[in-house]
Amino acid sequence: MSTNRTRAMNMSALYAPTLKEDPAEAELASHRLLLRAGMIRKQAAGLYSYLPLAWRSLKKIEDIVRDEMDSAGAQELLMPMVVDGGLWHESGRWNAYGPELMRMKDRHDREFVLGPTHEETITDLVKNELRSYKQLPVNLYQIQDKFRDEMRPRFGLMRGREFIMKDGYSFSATQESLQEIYDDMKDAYARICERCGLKALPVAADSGQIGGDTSVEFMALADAGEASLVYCDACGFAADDEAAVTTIVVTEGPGDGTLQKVHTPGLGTIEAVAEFFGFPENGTRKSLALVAEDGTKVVAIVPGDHELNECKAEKLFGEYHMMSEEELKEAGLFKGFIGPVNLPDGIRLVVDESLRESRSWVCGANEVDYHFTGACPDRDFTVDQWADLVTVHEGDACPHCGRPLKGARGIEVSQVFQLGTKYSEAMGATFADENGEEKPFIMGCYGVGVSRTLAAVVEQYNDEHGIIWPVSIAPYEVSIIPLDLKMDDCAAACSSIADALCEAGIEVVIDDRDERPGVKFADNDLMGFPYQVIIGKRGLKNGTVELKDRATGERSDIALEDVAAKVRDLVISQRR
RNA sequence: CGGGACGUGGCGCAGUUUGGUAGCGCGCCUGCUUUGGGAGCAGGAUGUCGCAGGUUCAAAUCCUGUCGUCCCGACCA
Repeated sequence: MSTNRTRAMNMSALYAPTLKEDPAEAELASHRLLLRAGMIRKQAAGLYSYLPLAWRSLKKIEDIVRDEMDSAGAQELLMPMVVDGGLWHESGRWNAYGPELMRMKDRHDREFVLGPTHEETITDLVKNELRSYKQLPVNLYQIQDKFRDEMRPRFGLMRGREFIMKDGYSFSATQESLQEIYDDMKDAYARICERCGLKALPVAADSGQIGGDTSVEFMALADAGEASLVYCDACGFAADDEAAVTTIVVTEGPGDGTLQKVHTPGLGTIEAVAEFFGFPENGTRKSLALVAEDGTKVVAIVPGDHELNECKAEKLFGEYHMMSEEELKEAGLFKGFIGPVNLPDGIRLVVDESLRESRSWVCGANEVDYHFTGACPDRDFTVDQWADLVTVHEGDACPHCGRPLKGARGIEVSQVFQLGTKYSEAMGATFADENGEEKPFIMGCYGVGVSRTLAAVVEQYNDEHGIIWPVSIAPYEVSIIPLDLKMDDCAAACSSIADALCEAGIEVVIDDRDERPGVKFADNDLMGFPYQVIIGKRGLKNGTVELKDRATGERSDIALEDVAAKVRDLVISQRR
């Protein structure tokens, strides 16, 4: 590729309408800058056109993804975006997927969906062709627009209703084979992030019903990210804070270890109680009253400075809800003064694992305006179940090495997932194993948000002037900015540099517009080309041009005859 | 879907409280001057004020409805 001659683009002809002011509709850096740089335009909420510059970058991301997938042994194919509704009925997802699924009917009243993902299609595709274990494993992928009627599309390309995704699916005969492919995919995904320039962390994700270490999300670190996560610098552990399990160091409460009832009038919050006892919130116990899906009344207890994790709670209690005022009254509980001691009959006590060794609790007394200190499990009350209940915080101990975890926000750019036999069983997709027995395929699925990756990169690489593209996915690698094309030597320098770069396979845009220098500088910075070659009479007098590195802002004067080679080397060294 | 805000030339906004000739900046067109960080002067074009009803002598402004957009929450590449 790099030896192929390229053709320079004239900016006067480039369809990239830039905006001087921030559009009112965009808040996030990536959204704002992609609009301002003339890279995207909105058609309707969550539906965007990719203009030429964005499309070039997207194709580069796609090529990186292709390269990594192909190297890992996956094969590209393309399935229809419109999917037979019958397949979705077969898998059970016609009903399970909910209103996010874009549904439609054809003229014969047959049901179709616009594919939000393609497990059904691919399973249907392979089930009649892959008959024997000898044909397995197979790993297939496609890059295509996906459709999800998001409740709330937002942040430009970050969460659209139509977006570009690489979706891959593997079919294995054994769990070992799936694990192998899954690990390869995980490695490939790490390389994809790296080659796109993304600072990303693989984090253990909530893997739903299947459980275990069967799903990893790659999170591009960004304050604007919609997900929060925790990670450990020391040992590399990282997890979605929804899914993370941790060891929380808890403080023992005050007192001499004997159970004592203390009058705490009006102190119905953790904050107030902690202040009253002059103790950190961590030294108190937070008691939450809820009703599980099966109607069981539950009091759940977590360290005072932590929250009940909804995701974990749902796994334990099903579709639970917090008790209303009436339900509390009915259960004999008092908001703000709930605790494990003297719990009314018929209430199940579930306590967070972190409190197992803790011996002296500050907790509600199940009596208005009273708390206990020195409450001790087993001695003063009986715990029905110890369980992992909390949402992990920054500062909690790493489950692997015990050091304090750090918190961050992230954009989920990709995910690998061990599906198991969920779809193959539902859809009767089986193969014959060594003994001639019919077995369902063991599947994995692997997704990359291509358009989201573009947004995530902009989110990580921008400054007050605009976007700063990594060379690997920049729409053009170099822009040449002649300040006065009416001057013969300026025009000549411009075309000789452009020719030399094109000859070397470098992607060049020439700002040939009849604009003042300030306008050109501003637009080129906004569009974020990694290198700018500025040709002005100031330098030409001495036979030099100026080379500007967009990322560092550094400028240097380079001899006219050396600049093409210098830029070529810089660019090629940074292609990934 | 719940909560909040907004909808006025291509873009950003004022005008709405208190109804009375639709305005500003940027951009666009023409000309002259300018030319290393979003130029100056002169002239010019561009609006069914989101849409539909209603009140009124009169509606961008008041009322009702509707559509759209953005932000916060619950879901996800």
